[in-house]
Amino acid sequence: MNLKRLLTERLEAALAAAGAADAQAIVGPATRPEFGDYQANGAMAAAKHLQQAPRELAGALIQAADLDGVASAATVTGPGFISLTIDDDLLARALTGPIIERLAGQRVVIDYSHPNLAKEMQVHHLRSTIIGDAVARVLEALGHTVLRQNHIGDWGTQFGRLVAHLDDIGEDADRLTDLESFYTQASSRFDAEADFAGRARQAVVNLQTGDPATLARWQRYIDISMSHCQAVYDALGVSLRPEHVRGESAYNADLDGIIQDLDAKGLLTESDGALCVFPARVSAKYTDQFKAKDGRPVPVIVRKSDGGYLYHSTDLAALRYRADTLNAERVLYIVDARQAMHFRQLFALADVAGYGAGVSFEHHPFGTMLGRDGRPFKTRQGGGTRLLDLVEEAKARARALVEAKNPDLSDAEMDDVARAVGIGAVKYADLSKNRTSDYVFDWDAMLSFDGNTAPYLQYAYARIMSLFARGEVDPESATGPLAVDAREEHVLALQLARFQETLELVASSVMPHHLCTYLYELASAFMRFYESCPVLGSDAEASRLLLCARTAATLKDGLDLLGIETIDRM
RNA sequence: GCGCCCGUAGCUCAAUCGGAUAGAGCAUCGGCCUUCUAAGCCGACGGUUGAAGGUUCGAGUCCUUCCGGGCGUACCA
Repeated sequence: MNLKRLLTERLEAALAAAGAADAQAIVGPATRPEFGDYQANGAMAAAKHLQQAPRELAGALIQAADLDGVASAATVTGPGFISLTIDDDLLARALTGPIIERLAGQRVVIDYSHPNLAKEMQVHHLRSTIIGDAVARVLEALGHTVLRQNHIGDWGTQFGRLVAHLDDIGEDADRLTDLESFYTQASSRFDAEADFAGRARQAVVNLQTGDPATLARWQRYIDISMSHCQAVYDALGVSLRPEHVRGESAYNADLDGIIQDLDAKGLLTESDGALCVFPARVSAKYTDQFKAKDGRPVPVIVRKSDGGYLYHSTDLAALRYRADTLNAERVLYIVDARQAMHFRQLFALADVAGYGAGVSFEHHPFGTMLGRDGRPFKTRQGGGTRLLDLVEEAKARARALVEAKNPDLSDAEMDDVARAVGIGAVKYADLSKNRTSDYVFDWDAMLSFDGNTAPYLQYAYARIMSLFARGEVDPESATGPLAVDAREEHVLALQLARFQETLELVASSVMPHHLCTYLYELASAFMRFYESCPVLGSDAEASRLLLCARTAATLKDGLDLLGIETIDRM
């Protein structure tokens, strides 16, 4: 049940009846406890349009709105706020209905992770992978059809030297267990050996022209590199599977056709031998955009002077595929903020070419990773920033903590807890921040288990499961009825009822940190309730067991949507 | 040069379409385990939201200028 939407609908109906049909109710959680559960701020703006006194309009709206069974109290406060208290009967219904309500879904493509297969996955691949995966899960839970697209970097000049190197040392897969050093070797040979460099360049040509032997070797390399990625996904609990892979190479065959189509539409300009599109020249919409220093329009190069293609061409082909073949209504690109310009150009290109009309293409950026010195993060020679290393260190640190906190657990249980807590902490550290600006990569901060972290949420869950175990009660059987008495019970019940609106906010904003904040506040509300309200054996046991069961289920569902495990004991 | 993003407590971060007295965690200090997990709870301390103007009933949020930082800026992705 979406309480915010319910209140919005009721109040906006009243606004329309009052003559402000377009006015918004602007409903949100109350900023202070004395202002009730929700507040509506829309009366003040509407009053200005209607030339009425804000407080009088707010009062009239309360009278006119159908709030029976929804709000048990509605009052005008301050300059014209409407303070609303949710009816306990409605709360009771919200807490016994489905935890997540499925909506009429859209077809949504999510482009995330997109590792470069020339190397192993590094920590800077974490954000796209983790954020994209959480968004995909939330959208799916809300009833959308989610089409994951892992646009891997499996094509380009660097693969010439990798194939040539693989050619020289043989196809023994063992030599590829350390992709980092393999790539380093291939690169240094390219710089040092003229003969090798020549064969690497020839390999690129062979790849582009479809030479079977070269393609087979390339495929061999891609398969091994991709299996490394899959191992990281599996270790991290990321839902990406091989069937979601559709990399740059998949669009190779479309590129000539794209160029012909752009040419047929009269969009191409040749400049210094390269084929370009100038959005500013072909559409008045873009005249003020894409300007260089002297006011000249900046081109989007779709084919290099040597006939080769660039990521604009490949991404354009991918965009068209997603719109036309996958029938996407919405395409989300979870990509580093440094590519903001690229996406503005790409979307402009698609617009003037007439690709994906009516489809919502959205670039959702995140910040660049910095080192602890605040300087842009650079990959150190010899690794140390591999994602797999991060996962292992996270589990080791969590394991040490578990052994100290709860030595009674079995060895297998400790492993489970270490995995859930360690990986959960790493993912939560990334998901809980909404930084479009840069962020600092810090092992200690990322692996901290104190405060607003995944272990806090997991601990709240484990405490509830422990309660049910101790009371020998099946959480499924805890169906109430809800009887709200203590302040802590009301706060907890209200927070539980806000899960749906939070998920919808994440889906529309593509910002999973809202879900993190929600779950932290939920766990926090539960901890306070749990400290002050005895459950087992109390007069209010049935109601409190319902609150506990519902909290556990919501925490579990919410963490699951973030890709974080729960454990019954920790 | 131009463009985009950012600047909030000592540190890391919140603040939904512009709403009421800007909130958390960490750190520091002080309390709470003979009853449901102390990985917890309660309290204290901590702010001229980079600066100055402007718009508004109301600005961390919008506009202008400046300061500081990051990134991008035609054949890498």
